[in-house]
Amino acid sequence: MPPRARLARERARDAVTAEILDVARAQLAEVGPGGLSLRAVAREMGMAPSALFRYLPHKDALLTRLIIAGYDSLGEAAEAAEAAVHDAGPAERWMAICHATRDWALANPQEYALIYGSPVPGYAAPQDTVGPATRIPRLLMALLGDALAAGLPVPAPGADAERMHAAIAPLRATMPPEVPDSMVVRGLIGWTHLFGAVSFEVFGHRTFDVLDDPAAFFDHEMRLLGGLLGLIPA
Amino acid sequence: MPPRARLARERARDAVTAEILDVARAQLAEVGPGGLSLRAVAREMGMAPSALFRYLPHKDALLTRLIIAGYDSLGEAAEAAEAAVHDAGPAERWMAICHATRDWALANPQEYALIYGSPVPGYAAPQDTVGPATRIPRLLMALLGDALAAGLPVPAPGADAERMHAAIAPLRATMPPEVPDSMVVRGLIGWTHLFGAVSFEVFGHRTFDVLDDPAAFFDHEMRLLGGLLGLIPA
DNA sequence: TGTACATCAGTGAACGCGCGTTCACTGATGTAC
DNA sequence: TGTACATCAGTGAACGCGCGTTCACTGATGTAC
Repeated sequence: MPPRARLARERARDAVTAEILDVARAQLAEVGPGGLSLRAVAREMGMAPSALFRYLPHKDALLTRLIIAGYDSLGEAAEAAEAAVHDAGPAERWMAICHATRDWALANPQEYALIYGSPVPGYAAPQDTVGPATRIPRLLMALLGDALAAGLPVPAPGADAERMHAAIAPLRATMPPEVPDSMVVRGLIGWTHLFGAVSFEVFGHRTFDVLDDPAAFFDHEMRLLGGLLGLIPA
Repeated sequence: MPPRARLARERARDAVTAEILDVARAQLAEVGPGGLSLRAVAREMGMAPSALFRYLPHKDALLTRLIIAGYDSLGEAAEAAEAAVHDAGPAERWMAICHATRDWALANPQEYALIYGSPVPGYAAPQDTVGPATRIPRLLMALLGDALAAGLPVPAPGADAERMHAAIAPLRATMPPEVPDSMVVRGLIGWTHLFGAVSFEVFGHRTFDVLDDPAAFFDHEMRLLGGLLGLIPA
């Protein structure tokens, strides 16, 4: 089978597939996850609505692609920001990840809503989305791992140590066993607060009647949390 | 004007109005904010769709009522939980508010999504919603105020004190001037983390592949944050 | 090199659905004399 | 106490819209001999 011409077709197919994703992303930015419509995508591309079904089995597949693209876009932004200050120490790395996340979310609020907002009703995310979804957590865990190796103090286990050990078991299982529980807990807490703060701002709970300078507050807040995690010395 | 009979009509009107809200809440729980439909509400009530327009100017008015009902329902739950341990000290009060919020959100995930999830596109919340929305923040601020009066230590202002003073100005303006900035900041951070953690759990970022015991983790987490806020002694 | 056949991207009409909102109407309930 | 009138809750048909998905089709592009 001479793949010459076949390749041409494949390339054309890939180009259209990519264009569908692009147009859908642009539309997502305008109308949000709930307003996404295959017909509107087809219209924008100048195609018949039915043509899209050559490229997608159903609408949910488009949603899945958008979710993966969103996680990847955010993940890349955070990874790039972290890499740029990688040698400047844990505090700078932590703050770089936080600010990159916030900046990306403010620039792409609907895409952010798709991945960290209310779940789209009736849609169940397939397995393909979990890899991209863990890029930020992995970044945080790597950071905490480095800090640990560099002598970050490990707090003594509290009274609920056993219960917590059991509680975090699934996440533990994805990491080397020498990582202390308290570090996993810290990672989760930092991750939670980061997205809690960003969600509050993106979803309108930090408007002008609460804060005049959300950027300054966010910086202060994440610095304080960096202290709680042990990443920023008091 | 003898208000006898008029009152009867008014009562009937109020009853129907209340029923609309009830049916809408039930439907919200099933299909989520985006799936809400006036026609479905009317169907459920055995009325013609057009009849609803005697009670609502447009669909957004129903959304507004649901949002207010949601904030009030959550606010009442948190207030009741706090009142029940009001004399047991700041740590218990803080944890009571946290657990009440989480419990309510897990029991009413769609209602939670309506008020703390992605904003409904095209809907702008009117002024009526801000009062009910501030019930939890007010509860937290009262708690911090009491703790302050009881001798909660106020940290020395940091290098960014002036910038932060300006950043939180709008929220400051709603509170007595003797409240220190750092307390306002702590209140905001506690509020943020509480809803960040609850949103993560309700929106599916703390599933079985991350945590085996989200309740235990939440308890640990909020206790740790209570420490950061100064509400729980180390 | 030319011809018969296979693949496959894209079309356009159609199906069946649900939505918010309007409008002229009926009929019961309340009001004024 | 009885009668003429006003109010107003609820009806049912209609408007105009957009949606996801199917299906038989056309016509260009690629493949095999």
